[in-house]
Amino acid sequence: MGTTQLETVPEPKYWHLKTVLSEALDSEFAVGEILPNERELAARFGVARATLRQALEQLELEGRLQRRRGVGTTVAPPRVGVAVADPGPAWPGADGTADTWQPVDGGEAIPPAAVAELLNVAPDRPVHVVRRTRMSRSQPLAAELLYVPAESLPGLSSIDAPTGAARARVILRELQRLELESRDQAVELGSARADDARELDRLPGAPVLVVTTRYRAQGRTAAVAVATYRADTCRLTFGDTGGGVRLLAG
Amino acid sequence: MGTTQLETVPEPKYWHLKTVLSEALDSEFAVGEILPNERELAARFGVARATLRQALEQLELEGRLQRRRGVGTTVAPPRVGVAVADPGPAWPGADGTADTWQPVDGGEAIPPAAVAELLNVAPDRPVHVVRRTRMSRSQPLAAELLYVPAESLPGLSSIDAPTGAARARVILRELQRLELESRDQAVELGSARADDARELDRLPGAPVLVVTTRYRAQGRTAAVAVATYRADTCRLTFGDTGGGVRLLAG
DNA sequence: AAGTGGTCTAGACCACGCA
DNA sequence: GCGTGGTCTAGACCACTTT
Repeated sequence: MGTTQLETVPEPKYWHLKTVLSEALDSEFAVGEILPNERELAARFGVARATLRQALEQLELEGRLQRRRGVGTTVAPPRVGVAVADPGPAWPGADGTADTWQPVDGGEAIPPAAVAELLNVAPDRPVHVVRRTRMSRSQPLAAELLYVPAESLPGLSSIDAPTGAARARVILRELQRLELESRDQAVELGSARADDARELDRLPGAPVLVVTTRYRAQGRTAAVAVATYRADTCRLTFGDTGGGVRLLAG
Repeated sequence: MGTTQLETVPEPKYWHLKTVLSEALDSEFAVGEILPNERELAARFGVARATLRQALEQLELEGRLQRRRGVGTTVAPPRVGVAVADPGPAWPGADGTADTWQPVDGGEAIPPAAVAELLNVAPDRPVHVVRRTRMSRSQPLAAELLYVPAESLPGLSSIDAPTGAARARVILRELQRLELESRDQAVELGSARADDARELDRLPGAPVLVVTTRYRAQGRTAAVAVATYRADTCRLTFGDTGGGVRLLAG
């Protein structure tokens, strides 16, 4: 990585810097390798540290870099493809063997206004909540909150309900007794809340992809899941819509 | 639920600022209203302009604000839901009446390496390319590049092919003569390239949701589309997987 | 204790939209 | 021409991890 001089170009310095760095990453660095620290990089390119940081920020947003306070900046591996809607509609926790979700906690809480509206319950009514984490290669990919109104789980008595992760499993088990009719999802960009950030090993405000899933059963919305995926490391895949839907179309 | 341990958490100024502003947006501002300018806001909150900007940046990322150079900062309307996989697999341009995509340009070009690999063609082979824009309420939502290898369009002679948008329409029409077998998609975070940024009425580097769609026909990948959606204004929806897939599952 | 990235400041100038 | 947001600087200190 040489000291490529920055010419006076119409494009912003940080943009040009990002291009130069990006090419250097392709040709001169291996995945996992540690870059020189920010102060040295800034000096080497003859820019202020803030400007250098603006370039690094973009590269991190694109999943090319990974920065960790107290450690350094490393070259990130390619994003992992994460199946979000494959292979068919299923209740959370129903995948059996290959389930990568781990229930963390369970309880009751008042859902966010947006979720209450989707569930069609009063905005101040507490509902069952399950917290889960999705791992891959012992690295956290996503943190999820699943909201289930009491009406959806008639078999769940509040007497025999344990607490913590055990309770989460009970709620998930009860859910699977319902016949799932359909499921729809939405993806949008967000920034990690403090609790999600801790779970995802990121700083608060880190960019995340928020996947909202609506589960429908018995003619109404039976549950809503809000999953936040690390935007830097994840590529969300929406599985092959072949076979099944072709029956519909044909 | 939850262990609300109150650690010694020195919350960054910009984070607190973001919370305060967010609440103010909810209670004191209407959609479309113009906020005071950055210098005044910074003075009002007693912080440097850079710090204030860090808070505004996050709020813009979350779709709460819209900032435009030379104009000002306005309160953004709620994100629009954009159907990306609904209702079933179809070639681009096949929606008939309600098609919101507008072909912009057509021609030939060498695809990016990642696309060439998906298409299973040599990385230096030019392919047909269609540029389209997706509009909603006369505002651009997405810019797309559709890559189609010549082998996928045996009926397209290079003699009678026009140029520009007309050519784009010819390519799309030819595509629809193939029987589409399946389609899969992936969503990831990216930053707008200069050309996409211009099309989307944003600055280069603006956060976008990149949707990569792989169209399969005749047992192979017949086309690949890379669509970049404005992350600030779009919520991507993946339609109801009910009916059709239930046939598979049941 | 040393070194890293994260936050913050107080300025300056530039690019753009609009009257 | 004026006011807006966008870029850039040269510092300082803080939070965190590792040694």
